[in-house]
Amino acid sequence: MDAKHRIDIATPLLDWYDRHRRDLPWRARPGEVPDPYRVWLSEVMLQQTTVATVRPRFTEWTRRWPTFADLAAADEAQVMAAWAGLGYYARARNLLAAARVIAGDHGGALPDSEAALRALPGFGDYTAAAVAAIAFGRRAVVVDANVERVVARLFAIAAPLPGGRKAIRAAAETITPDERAGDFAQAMMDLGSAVCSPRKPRCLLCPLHHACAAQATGTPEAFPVKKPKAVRPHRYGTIFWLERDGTVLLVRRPGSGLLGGMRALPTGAWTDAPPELADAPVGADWQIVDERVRHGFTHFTLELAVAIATTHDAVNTGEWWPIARLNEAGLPTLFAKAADVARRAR
DNA sequence: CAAACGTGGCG
DNA sequence: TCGCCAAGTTT
Repeated sequence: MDAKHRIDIATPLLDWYDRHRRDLPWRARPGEVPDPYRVWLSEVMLQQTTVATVRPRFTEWTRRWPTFADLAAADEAQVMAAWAGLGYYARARNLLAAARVIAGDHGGALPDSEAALRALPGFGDYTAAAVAAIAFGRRAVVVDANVERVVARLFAIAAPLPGGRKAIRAAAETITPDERAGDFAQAMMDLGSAVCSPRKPRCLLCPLHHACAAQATGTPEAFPVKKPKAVRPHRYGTIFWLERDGTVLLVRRPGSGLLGGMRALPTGAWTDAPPELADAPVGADWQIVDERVRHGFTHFTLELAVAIATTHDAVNTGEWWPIARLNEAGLPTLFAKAADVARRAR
């Protein structure tokens, strides 16, 4: 696209942003200097996660670890436990790893270029661009799901995602301004959230209404076009609740993979058929309770039986955790649900 | 490039 | 009830 024929999207969008911007805990108010630590943390927490979920978790996290140095010095088990319930736990591992690189190799401050940021753990194309723009005012083409939707509609880009991302990025490049790059990125996200929403876009409220090719077609909600998703398989498993003197046996899951690095209740393999008591951590008088635990992951659904037993023996794998303080263990939601079922059934 | 990787809310 | 969707990254 010839630069002389580019439509000025930034001016009406930034005007709209100045009137309608959301006040968020990680966002610098007009005239304030952004805190790169808070910008970075919010960007990571917000990956595939809603603002409503992140808001209280961000506040708790920054009260506990207010700076890069605080986080870099944190205990890994406590960091993982603090992330419990947020999902995509590789984010927490990468967050801590990046904090330690920043503290060790970057003098305790984030690098301010997109390329240097991109090299840090957990920084992909989106996060590197977003932090460069929002925290450091660098011009960067920031493309998240909101920007994809807004741009796909503005230009009526019909190529289905994910293949269509190339065309969307090229179009986003043409509308990204040199000044106020961070505000522009956040304005696109606020617009995508409040106005250019996935199901029912509020085109009558949109500051870009007259420039929007999708709106002109009469069915703006048809953009972006997406490739159909594969069906999710259904799997079965058993969770083991082993009790001893007011404590329950917890284990630490392997450092990578599903729920990697998190505390958990012992569980066997998750398979196409109910495994019953296979893979029990110890021999015991196991009783399977009636209620099942159902849980949906991104790529499969899971149905768990809960087996309960009491022991007085020593067990050398895992840690005995006080049942009265189980809410402090940092269990992922799946295991918290299973623990509720087990406690009700005792 | 496709698949793995969590969870909660909404229509 | 259920599929879609959310400020993506890694392998």
